This record gives sequence, structure tokens and C-alpha cells, in this order.
Amino acid sequence: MELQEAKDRFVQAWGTLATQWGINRTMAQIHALLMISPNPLTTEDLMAQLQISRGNVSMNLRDLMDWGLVFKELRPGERKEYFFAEKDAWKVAKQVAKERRRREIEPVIKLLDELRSVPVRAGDADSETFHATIESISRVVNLADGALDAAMKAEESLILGTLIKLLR
Amino acid sequence: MELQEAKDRFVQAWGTLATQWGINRTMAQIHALLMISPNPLTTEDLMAQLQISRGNVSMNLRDLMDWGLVFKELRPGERKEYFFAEKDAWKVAKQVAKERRRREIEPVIKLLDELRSVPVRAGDADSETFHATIESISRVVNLADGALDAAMKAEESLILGTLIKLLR
DNA sequence: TTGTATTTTCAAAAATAATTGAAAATAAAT
DNA sequence: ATTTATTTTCAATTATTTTTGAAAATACAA
Repeated sequence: MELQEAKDRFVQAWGTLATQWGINRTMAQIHALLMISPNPLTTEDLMAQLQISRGNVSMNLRDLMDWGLVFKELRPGERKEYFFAEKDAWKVAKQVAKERRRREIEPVIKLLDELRSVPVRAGDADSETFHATIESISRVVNLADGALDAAMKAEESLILGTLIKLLR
Repeated sequence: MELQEAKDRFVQAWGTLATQWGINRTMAQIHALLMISPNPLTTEDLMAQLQISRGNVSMNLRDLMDWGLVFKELRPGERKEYFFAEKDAWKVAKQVAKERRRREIEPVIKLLDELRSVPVRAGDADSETFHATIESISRVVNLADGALDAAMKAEESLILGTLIKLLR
């Protein structure tokens, strides 16, 4: 396989994977391109490589910066902006975990806590099943939340070691 | 909060969370309803409670059964089918992990392995950055894959114990 | 200031995904 | 075999999400 073909396949696949996980395809493709580019890229570069509009690039770059995955570089004497991404995939994963936790898991934990506080009507199957299920989900969501938090703070090597122990 | 309001809020929130993770809203809502229902439900029940069409219920139930999250019950002497869901959230999480691993992670690992085998052109920044990034992503994806595999096989209590160790 | 390069915004258009509903299929009962 | 109950399928419709493109905003330079 040629390098160019490999790059294209990677950008393509990353976009597809992203949509399956609720992330905008183009956002993932821009991120992928920046991850494999040795130098920062301009809006024009991204427009040309992905064949998309200026507005699309602008909006998705803003989202990527909000996610803390892409950064802006200003070069003295130049008006246009350059963008680059964190290339260490472990740092990227930690950042994504951090944001998804904050944006999505935290509100769910809050709701589950509210639902847990709804009084159980003993003898009422509906009420009892509801509570048992919410309790069960609550435990698992808190477990996942804790796991993400631990992963976020840990080093890759530490996780790897722990995992090996868990597996044997 | 009334029980009915709590149920509605749960079903609603579960649907919203699902879309954020690339899962069809209605599919998640059907699953949520079945998880909090003490008895199996019919297509009619689901149509009425979620105010959706017969076809929609049928297709999403099939998907849920494909995911191994919902099961069919046939009652002797009755023509219509009853559906119920696994209520243990830890088992549900393991099943989801198993399916996402098989459907989504495995193909990515396969692609990354192919991309890793593209020869590096020493001195070519493009080629070198591409390879470094693919290597980095490969390590993290394999780590995540291993973590899901371990979680899938482990007991909830075991994960909890490991997590506590990891966090202190 | 005024002009110029560049980015951002956002209403409209296009693309994608989900849903409907009725016909076809299935399968049990008569 | 025919009727009846129920489920499935899928083309057409509807809803949602994404993208475009051009005007407005920004911000630097002359």
C-alpha cells in the first residue's frame, strides 16, 4: 500500500468509526488529518484535502478546540491561522474520556440519583422493578465513571499492568 | 416525583444518552421500557407507551435481539409475542461491550495492523509522522480492546476491587 | 481611517437517518 | 383450504443532522 492510500484509508475509517460513536464524521476526519500531519495545517489545507467548505472546517475546528484535541498556532507576520493536534493517542483518549464524562456521564448520574430517591411502594411490582433496575444501572454507571476517572489520571503503562493482572 | 414521571424521565434520558453514543433513540427507549417493566410486553404495549408505529417497534426489537439485549417469550395458546430484557445492568454492559468489540473495534484493529505494515520511508516526515501516530493509536485501541475483553469476562465486584486499587 | 486577508456565523440546501403504514408474509385456528 | 391474528418488510415520507456559501465580523496593515 502507498502512503497516500494508507492516509486516505485511515482518515476514511476514522470518520466512519466516529459516526458509530455519535461523533460527527467530518470532525473526526479533520482530527485524523491533523494527527498524521507533521506540520500544522491551515483552513485551506483542510478544505482542499477533505473537499469541504470553509464554514464546515471553521465550525468543526472550533468543536475540536472545545474538546481540547486541537490547538491554534499563530505565526508572527502571518495572518492565517495554523492548527495542530495532540499526537499521543493515550493523551487524546484521556481528553475524550474527560469531556464525555463531564458532558454526558455527569448529567446521567445526577438523574439516576434523583430517580433513586423516588420512594418505593412495597408490594407494587412496577415500583419495585423500577427501583431495582435504576439501582443496578446506577452501580454500573458509577463504576464506568470511576474507571474513566482512573484511566484519565493514570499512565498508560499503569493501566496496562493492571489489565494484565486482571486477565490472568 | 411520581413513579410515572420517574419512568418517563428515565426512558427519555436513556434515549438521549443513546443518540450521543451512536445508538438509535427509539431502540434505547424500547430497551429502557423493557428493563423497568416487571412483565414482558407486547408490540402493542410498546406502540402505545412510546407512541410509535408497529413497523418501528418490530425493527428495533429485532435489532435489540441481535444485540442480545432483548428476548422473545411465546405463551402457549397465545398468538402474540412477548418481549423482555435482561435487567442486570452489569450483564447488559458486558453484552454491549462484546458486540461493539466484535462489530466496531475488531475491524479497526485489522485496519491499523494493515496500516502499520506500510513501509516507513526514513527521512520522510510525512511517512514518519503517519507511522508514529498509527503506532500510538494502535497501542491505545489494543489497550481499550483488552480492557473491554477483561471487563466482559470479569465479575462486577472484581472490577470494583481493581478500580479501588488503581485509584489509591 | 481605509483597505485587505482571514475567520465566523447562520439561514437555506443537501445529505443522512429514522419512521410510517400498508401490503406481503407467516403461522395458528377453524 | 380458508379465515384470522400477528409480524415483517420496505418504498415513501418525515425528521434530524450536516454542509454550504455568502454576508458579517474580525483584525491586521497601509
